[in-house]
Amino acid sequence: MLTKSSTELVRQRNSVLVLSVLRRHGALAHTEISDFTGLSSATISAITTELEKAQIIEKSEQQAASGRGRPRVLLRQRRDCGYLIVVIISSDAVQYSLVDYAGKLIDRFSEVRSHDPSGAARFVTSVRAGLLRILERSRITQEKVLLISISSKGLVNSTEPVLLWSPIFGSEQIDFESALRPEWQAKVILDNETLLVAAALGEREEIAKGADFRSLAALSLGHSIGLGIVRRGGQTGQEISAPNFGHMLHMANGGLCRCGTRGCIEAYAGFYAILRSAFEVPLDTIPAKFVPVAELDKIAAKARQGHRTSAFAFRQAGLALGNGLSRMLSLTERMPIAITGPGTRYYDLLRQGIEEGLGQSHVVRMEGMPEIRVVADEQILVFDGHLNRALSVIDQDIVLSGVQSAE
Amino acid sequence: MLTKSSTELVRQRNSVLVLSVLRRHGALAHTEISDFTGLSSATISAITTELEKAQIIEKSEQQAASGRGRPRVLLRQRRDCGYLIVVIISSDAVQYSLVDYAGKLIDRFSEVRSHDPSGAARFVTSVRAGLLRILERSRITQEKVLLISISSKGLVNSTEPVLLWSPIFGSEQIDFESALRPEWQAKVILDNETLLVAAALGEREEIAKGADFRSLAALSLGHSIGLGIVRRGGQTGQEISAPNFGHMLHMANGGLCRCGTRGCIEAYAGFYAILRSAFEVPLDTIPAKFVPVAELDKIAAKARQGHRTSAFAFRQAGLALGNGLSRMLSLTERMPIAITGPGTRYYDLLRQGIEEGLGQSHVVRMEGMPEIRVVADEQILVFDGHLNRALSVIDQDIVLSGVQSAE
DNA sequence: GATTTTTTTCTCGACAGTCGAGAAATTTAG
DNA sequence: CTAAATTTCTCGACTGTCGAGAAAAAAATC
Repeated sequence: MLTKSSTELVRQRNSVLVLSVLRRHGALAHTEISDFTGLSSATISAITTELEKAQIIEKSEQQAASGRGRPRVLLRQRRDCGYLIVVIISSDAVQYSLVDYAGKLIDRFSEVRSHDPSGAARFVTSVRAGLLRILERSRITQEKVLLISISSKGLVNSTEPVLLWSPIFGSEQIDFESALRPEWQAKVILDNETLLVAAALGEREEIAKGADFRSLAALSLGHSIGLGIVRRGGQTGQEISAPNFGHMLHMANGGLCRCGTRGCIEAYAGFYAILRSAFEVPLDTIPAKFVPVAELDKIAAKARQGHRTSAFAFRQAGLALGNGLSRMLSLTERMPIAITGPGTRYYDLLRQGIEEGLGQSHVVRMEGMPEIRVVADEQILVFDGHLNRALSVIDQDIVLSGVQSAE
Repeated sequence: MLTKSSTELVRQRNSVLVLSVLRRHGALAHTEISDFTGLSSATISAITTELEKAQIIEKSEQQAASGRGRPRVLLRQRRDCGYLIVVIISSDAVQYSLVDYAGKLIDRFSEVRSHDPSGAARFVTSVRAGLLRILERSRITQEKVLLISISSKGLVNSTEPVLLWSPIFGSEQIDFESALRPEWQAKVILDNETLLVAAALGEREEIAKGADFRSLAALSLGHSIGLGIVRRGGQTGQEISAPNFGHMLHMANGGLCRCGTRGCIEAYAGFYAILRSAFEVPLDTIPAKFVPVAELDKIAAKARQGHRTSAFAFRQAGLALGNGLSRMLSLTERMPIAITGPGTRYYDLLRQGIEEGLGQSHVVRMEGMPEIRVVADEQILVFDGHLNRALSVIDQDIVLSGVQSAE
């Protein structure tokens, strides 16, 4: 359904555009904003004075004039305009980061997650405590926290911050909205971890390639398997999705997965699956909860020395991934694939299987092998993705709510 | 990347909105348009007088006043504002339809496609002849044809009207744009057939459910297997895609498909595949080009009487479809599935396999079985989908180009 | 038959937004 | 000290939407 447009909407969109340009390029002068956005100088004046009145941006003090002519007045976001808390949930720890409106990290700490299966209720209280702790440490009032951005592996509701399924809590759902609502009035968003990796890579790609960028998939290899897809959307920037790739069906009635289903991709390509198949344990045994990476390193070392069953385990994992990726490509379009996560250290062993698995499908035979690249530093990408998404959400919200009310 | 907004853009969008409402509801009065669009009466006046000046809409003659008060002046599209030619390519025929701007069918005929493998070049010339023929029969000048909307089974380039792969011509590509360009200045669009089915069903669904509608998949069963997905998009109405579902990998190193790859879904669920498996022909034999439906009816009859291998063939087909659908659902979101096409007459035989195939995956176990419905009249849906898409493209183009130039 | 009521359409002034041009500000070059 | 260069700011023109009320026209009422 189409919706009506109005002039206020125009102003809103252009205000968001100005903020996003400021975010991407740092402090900018009047004329530079005009160049980047394509808006006229007069419009920039109107928008920036409005944003300045609303205490969202500020003029920086006169800096040493570099060229001749009237010196530039740089505009930048006011750091204290609002704050963001990033919560990254991983299998063994929860990391809390406090970030200001300009995207600068103020404080950060990690809390080791106890491995007892005490379940979701107890986890939620620990998150609430963690949030209060980071707030207290930095003496910021709670109202100044505009957004809490959470990420986890697993399956996430696309509209509400509800964790539907995760490798940690299984199908014990966690609704962060209702868990934090009495205490916090900040908006809460929840994203799949690999989706954020994809978002960060998409951002980098768009900066590098500009309009040539079309789409990209990020594949995260580890204890579990994640996939994120970024596509350049029509008007509203990029479109991101995190399919349930790890638990897509690889082979009917196949190996038993942690999720209880048989034949998931993860049941062949997850760390525990590689371990299981290397030790020739029957595929229907209940998989180990946690696999030390050292254990897998040993198998990899054996595989590299020519040990058959070890090499075979990695090959099987690669095949599952390749088949799965080929299915994903059948349903979307040709796009480059970036592989991240701790599993990239075994890429030499996985590669042949992945390529063979890809090659078994019609799309790949027709369109050729997609570009595959290995990208390290998954942790940094996850954090970048958080900032990316969260700060643009904040920009949007500020313009929608803050500007006219500050009038 | 965000793009700048301007006031003209607002007018354009609202003009398109008015046209789309007129399209959806037929001739409307001033006030009704205002109600449907949410725009004020004054704005409607401005837009409609502009469109009237540009000869896109017209005031209908005074009709018998129904209520009291000043009688309504109905506004409707001018039929002669422009025309649309719909070309539906199926395996045995090509159907040409001439439609006016209001969506009314003016002329239609079919040409039987010769089965000789003379290839794409000859086919293109026959399409050019067909287009000229329908134009001639109805005494419309060529400039008045604003759009040629073509559909075929197979894989289509998403941005240009290029048929990349089709069950008829294989990977012999056909670029309709360049084939028709010297002769026709009309815009040419090409869509996958099942995508249009999905579009038509999505439209119906949106009318029925309104804002509750989220997404829907259409699965077409026949000689080949097609899938179309509709999702409600942010601003610009619906988002439609036609993945290469029929040739998604079902099983590595599986049965040989018409496309030359092994293990495609179609190699298990296409008509020829069902035939092959019912007669216990080895799965690596080159499949028959055309299978008379009567032949399949016979197998179905045997299966319904309890014949084992015949029933098994349908069950295998169902499993392939169910596995494939489960993979699709893993990569998208839970959505209802509408099954169309000639294969629906065997749904009773396919059903169990489809449901079992779906049930083997994590998503379905978690979220439950998706709603599956059988929808007849695929041909009508294809045509409706054509109108749907083509006329909204025309509306867009007219507003973008026609209005200010007619000033 | 004249007047009132009701409904629809049209018009006008107010307001919001963008743009181009040119004025104002301010520094460097000569 | 003056001219050139460069950036910012302001003003008037233009386009767009909206609300209110005038104008139009038929039905209802007296």
